[in-house]
Amino acid sequence: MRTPINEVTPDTERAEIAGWVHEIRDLGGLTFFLIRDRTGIIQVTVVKKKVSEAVLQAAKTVSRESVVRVSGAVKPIEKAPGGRELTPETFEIISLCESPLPLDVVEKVPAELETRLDARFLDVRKPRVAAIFKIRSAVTAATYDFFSKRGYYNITTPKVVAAATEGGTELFPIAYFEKEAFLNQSPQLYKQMMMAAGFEKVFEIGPIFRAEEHNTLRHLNEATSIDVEVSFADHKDVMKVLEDLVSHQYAVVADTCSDALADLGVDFEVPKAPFPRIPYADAIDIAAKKIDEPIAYGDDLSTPSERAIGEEMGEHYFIVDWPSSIRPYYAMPYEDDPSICKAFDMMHPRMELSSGAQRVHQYDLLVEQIKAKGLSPESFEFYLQPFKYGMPPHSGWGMGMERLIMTMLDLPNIREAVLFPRDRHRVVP
RNA sequence: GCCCAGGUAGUGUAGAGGCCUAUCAUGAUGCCCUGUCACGGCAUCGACACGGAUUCGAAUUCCGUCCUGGGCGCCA
Repeated sequence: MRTPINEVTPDTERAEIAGWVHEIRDLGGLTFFLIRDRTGIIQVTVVKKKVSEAVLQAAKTVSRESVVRVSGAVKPIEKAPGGRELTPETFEIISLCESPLPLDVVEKVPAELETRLDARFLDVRKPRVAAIFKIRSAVTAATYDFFSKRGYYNITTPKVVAAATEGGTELFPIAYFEKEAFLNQSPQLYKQMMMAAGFEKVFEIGPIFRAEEHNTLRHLNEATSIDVEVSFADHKDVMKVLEDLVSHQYAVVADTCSDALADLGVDFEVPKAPFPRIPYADAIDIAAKKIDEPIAYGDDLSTPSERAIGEEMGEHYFIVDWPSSIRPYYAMPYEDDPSICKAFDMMHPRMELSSGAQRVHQYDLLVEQIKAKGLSPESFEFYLQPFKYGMPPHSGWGMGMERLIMTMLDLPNIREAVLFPRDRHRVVP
């Protein structure tokens, strides 16, 4: 019976382990093997004079990163990793690894991200890299848990769609039988439809696709979005949901992923809700003071200003009360001042993580706002229909999962937070 | 989309017109070594993205192609 490596302790008498050959150190009459599975690493020591011919033969043949199964007595050895080592009675090579390896799993020599992504399955064998995905998995689980405890319905919306959500970003066209279709850039419209459907509180964790030809450390062409929509809630209500969620996600990771955090050398403080709120107008002022380029009210926040404001804030924060002119048509304007709207962005000091708003739920106002943006209501017909048949007031947001992980773990590149990133140049593997 | 930078053994690098049949590390192979933990020692193997131009001479300069990285715009 195979034992996970981290369950083999100095007190264990015998064990059978299986895993990958992490390192081989041949000292002559004595050879040390480090065997790794996803739980940890153990030393297997072969004393050439004392082992069977079969074990000796396997020990001579095996290469690094081969898959092996080894069984034998365990004894406590203070010098060995984990304070114990295994003396093999059987040493079976299950899958012999070819050499040379496309990259060095032990990381004596660094590899560039491109090389790593080309051989991602090998790259992820590094405990430090695997740790990112262990944590990402914990964040996903914590998110489902958070919403299901609060009575949200988990929904799944189509990724193949006929039209754009907001007109802004580029879509990937795909062939759909005799029709033209696109990969969806956001579940936004479908979430809203489910408000008309009376679901009241929904969330979805799913892929979104953006055909932007950007080439940066924080953009992907396929990303994962955590999306939320709530009926009878205003923007302030859903901002609270958002900050509580982020704080919960951090807390769960801190609680349950200490090994993975240690592998990564990451130590963070759990962000405490409520996050500071600053009006857009104040954010612009901060940016204007800190950077040289001219900034005017009504400008979108440039990358340098975003950074300058983040530096000033030093923690997660919201930018609220945006000019209606730079937010999408579906953002609800304030009744007393329609020049600003109930939209918000949730920011990490490094970058934007989430944006959301109270939505316009009144049919006439929505049509008016679509026209005001220079768009034609006719092309939004399928979107507008639910608004005619009883649409409650509602609010929601979408948060980039990869950006959340990237900022949480202080990763330099968003691609580090995805197993198989899709960017401007990469569709393989 | 605009702008900048770059492609040298499996991996990561040195190199700046002749000192380059190309440096170092890691790796692989062989030999020596019984307590390593980035084990050590000796030997061997392995690369200038592609095409053209300049030149007596090009990894190095120029042009083109392909590929890549990054900044910005935009966004999550």
